[in-house]
Amino acid sequence: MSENENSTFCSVNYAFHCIGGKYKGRILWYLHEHKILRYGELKRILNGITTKMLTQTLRELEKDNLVSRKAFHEVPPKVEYSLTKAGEELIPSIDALRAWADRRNAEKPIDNLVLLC
Amino acid sequence: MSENENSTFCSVNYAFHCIGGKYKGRILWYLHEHKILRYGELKRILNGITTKMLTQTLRELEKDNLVSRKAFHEVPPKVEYSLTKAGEELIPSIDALRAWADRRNAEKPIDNLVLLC
DNA sequence: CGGGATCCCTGGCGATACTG
DNA sequence: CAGTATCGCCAGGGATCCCG
Repeated sequence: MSENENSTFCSVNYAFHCIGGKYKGRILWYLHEHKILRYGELKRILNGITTKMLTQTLRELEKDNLVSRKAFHEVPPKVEYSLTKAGEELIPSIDALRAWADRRNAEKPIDNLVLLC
Repeated sequence: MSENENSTFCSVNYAFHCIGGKYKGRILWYLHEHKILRYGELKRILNGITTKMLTQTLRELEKDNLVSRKAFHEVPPKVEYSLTKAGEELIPSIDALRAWADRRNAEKPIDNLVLLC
């Protein structure tokens, strides 16, 4: 085993810091699918998320430069969210996870209500 | 909520259920790197994890059939952990995340002490 | 419409002690 | 060596109300 183990460990930690949490993965994935989503559209798709969590999560994703926010200063307000380049680069990994989960569920269906959305 | 009728299996949610949490990603990664690790070896590598968390996390990974446990009934006890086939199939995704984080850290070093190990 | 501000509570996680 | 068993914290997340 190479001796850059320590940085390897940190990488895994860092990656999970970026996409961990209850909604980050799905938000990134939906933004990839739809290219652009408004705040309210995200809220509807995430089905049950509170405004506090949605706003807070989006702010974290912005801070990590995975999501960009574009506000239109008009009435009523309009804000569009989309993936940054760095955010897009995460998609293949998330898609691989999604595909893995799909294969698993096809082989042996998973009946965990917590996982529904 | 009665909205559960509209709920569907969410692959992204399921994937994060499997590899989320504070140590799951790293445990899977280390087991991939070392092929086989004893309980104490894992504990040392994870550097700071409590026995409670390690045991609990390993049990969850076992339950999800990502990790297999082989106990040797001898004195002193000896228990070996390794990835199952399903666990190995997760590695490419985790490795992609790890690589993404590495590239990111190379471009713009991340200075978050929480993420170090 | 897109949030902020508050209050509240669960459960994820840590620390410590003990055991076959 | 490889765990169990308790106790307890506190941050992640939920519910509700309010605002420009």
